Amino acid sequence: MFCQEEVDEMTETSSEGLARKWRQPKQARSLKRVNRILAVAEEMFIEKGYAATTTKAIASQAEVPIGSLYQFFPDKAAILQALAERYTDLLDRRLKTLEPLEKTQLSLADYVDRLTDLVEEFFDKYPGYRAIFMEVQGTMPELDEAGDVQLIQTLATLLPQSDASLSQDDREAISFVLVKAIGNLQWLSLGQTPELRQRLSLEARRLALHYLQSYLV
Amino acid sequence: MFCQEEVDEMTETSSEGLARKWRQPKQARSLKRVNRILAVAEEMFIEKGYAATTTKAIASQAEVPIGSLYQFFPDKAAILQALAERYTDLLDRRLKTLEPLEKTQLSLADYVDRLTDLVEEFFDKYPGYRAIFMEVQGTMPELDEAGDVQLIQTLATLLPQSDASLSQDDREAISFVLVKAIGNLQWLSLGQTPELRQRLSLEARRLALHYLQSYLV
DNA sequence: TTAGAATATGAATTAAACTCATGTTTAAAA
DNA sequence: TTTTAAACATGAGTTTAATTCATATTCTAA
Repeated sequence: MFCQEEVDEMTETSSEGLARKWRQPKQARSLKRVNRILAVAEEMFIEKGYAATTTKAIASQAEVPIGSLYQFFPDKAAILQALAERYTDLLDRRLKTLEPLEKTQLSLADYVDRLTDLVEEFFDKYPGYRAIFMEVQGTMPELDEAGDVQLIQTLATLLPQSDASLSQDDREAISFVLVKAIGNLQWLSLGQTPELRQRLSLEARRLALHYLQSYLV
Repeated sequence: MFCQEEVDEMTETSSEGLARKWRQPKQARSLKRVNRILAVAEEMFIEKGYAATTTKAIASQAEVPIGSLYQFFPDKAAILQALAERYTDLLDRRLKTLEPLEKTQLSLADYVDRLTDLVEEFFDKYPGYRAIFMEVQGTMPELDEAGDVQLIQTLATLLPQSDASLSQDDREAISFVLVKAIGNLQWLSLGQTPELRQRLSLEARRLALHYLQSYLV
């Protein structure tokens, strides 16, 4: 279910809609295989890293011949992309469950806490996120970009819309900063010792809060 | 001159000091070759990216047989590392030319401007920085880490030392945030349109300023 | 029923990093 | 000046992993 759309999108952007070699699974059997490939790949990426994981190894672990793997994924990177998009969609969906700042009675500090809590919980819940996005950043900045754009847009909708003190440009710039700078900080804290992680979590909140305060008076 | 130390350091950490296959250039001729390899590699990394650049292509462009290239670099990544360390050292040296905040009469806002100006000038002056570090992040987080640690240490020395309101831990945490979050933001602005770049530059300053203000009263 | 699309399969191809056996040059000790 | 060990040179050959492709089988809609 995830893969179809992903592979689809990638096709759209990279070729002009010609018939592709790598299909989107239509039949139940192949769909199952695709899901097994993704599950196995994620496990192995977390375990040994992207570069050290062989497509052949993924295939054999998933009990799928290598040729079939390439039936559904144009290349190794596409497997990573599929996983990455899955995570981004998941996080985006969570963000969308938050009430906009405007409609809430919370103080800015409390709202920032909610936001950062949500992201931290997400990171905790999906340890694969880190292993996968670490690779995405360096190897495929385009995808990283695409994913973040989605999150930035969503975040912008949570900021005050009617407030005359914030233009649309402002909202987008703020969201960009929040996702890229503060999000990155939270992300980095994942690899640290528990104490440092705790500290960085606090710093991320402080950073976000004082930055937002500078805009929201 | 750069390479010797770099290759050296890498050896220290990865093996127990055994004789290495890949030497540090001792003779004038080989040193020249190493420098030519680095120059050519940088050019090609910027041009086509790290992954798309072949060691064979680097070698032939530098008019050095492939075997000689591997005489001085244990692997392809080491070439990237050498370049990355060169840049990090360069930026670190610039940072060290700044007066500590304490010893200056500048307002915090002005000091933040100086700091961010310095970094932006550096980015402008060395366009290769971006192309190279983009790869380093994903492919070799260790090195990225090592480089940032150096910058973080240096930055920590610029923060008020005698001020009782800042502990050593605080200084390190603040520097970490400054380098990772704000530095990252500046870094990201490089790939944007001039207008957006301008805007992000402002946001980076705002972010840094208000964050620092929260600590320095 | 049946043609055409979708899927299956794994040996073979390709390509790039890296090795290594062998020969030459350098520098400094004897 | 000779000797010698370390440093350097060289490029064909090895390895390893991604990706292809010819061929065979299974669906599915008309």
